[in-house]
Amino acid sequence: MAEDVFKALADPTRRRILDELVERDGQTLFEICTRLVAKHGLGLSRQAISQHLAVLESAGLVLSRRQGRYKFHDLNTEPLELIVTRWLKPDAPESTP
Amino acid sequence: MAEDVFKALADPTRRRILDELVERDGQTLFEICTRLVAKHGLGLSRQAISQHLAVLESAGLVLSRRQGRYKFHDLNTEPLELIVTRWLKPDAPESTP
DNA sequence: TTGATAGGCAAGTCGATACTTGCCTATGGT
DNA sequence: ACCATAGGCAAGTATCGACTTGCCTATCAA
Repeated sequence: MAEDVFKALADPTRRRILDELVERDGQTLFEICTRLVAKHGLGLSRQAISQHLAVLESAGLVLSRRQGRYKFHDLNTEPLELIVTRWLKPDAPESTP
Repeated sequence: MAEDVFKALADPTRRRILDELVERDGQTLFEICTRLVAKHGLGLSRQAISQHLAVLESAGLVLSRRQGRYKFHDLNTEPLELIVTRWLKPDAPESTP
């Protein structure tokens, strides 16, 4: 579970997808494709993005809801909170009031 | 720079190494090898661990200081702070006092 | 100086994974 | 009914990354 989060974050394209979703939630596959090309000039096939979304989804970082012929993707930052606290000592600077 | 952090965290063995260093800072290569075998039964060669440490070091997650024939490795959690805030919206729950 | 310890360099293997291509299903509009 | 849009499935390629093996350097102790 948490292991998948690290692998999901390892790819730069997947991180870009998360960047897109944090900007505008609930995008479809085609929207994401279009915006990745427009913003970063990423010439990736639709399938490539689809597979990346599947990885992000199985890692719990993206939730999807199907509606008619559209499939909307939402960002879920919950898994992110766990992964860093793993190596932060209890006396971390942010928790010293 | 920050990109390397994600790749460094992608490998389970490297995460184990960080686990070791958060428990006891300033270990040498051989110490880490020994403890990985003892705790997790990881039958990895010394070179494998050495290469992992190089990756962690170039990601800034591990700092090393040479002293005689020993090379001590210290954990540096600073790069970790950046990577999660990247996708946390400004109105995150932890920053709402 | 010899030997043992701690570590580094370089090439090679092998499996994982990112990406493509081609075809198929389903929904919606006209 | 038709066609266009939105997406899925599966196999193939090709690059990247983890790990090994063998040899080499440097520090310390006897």
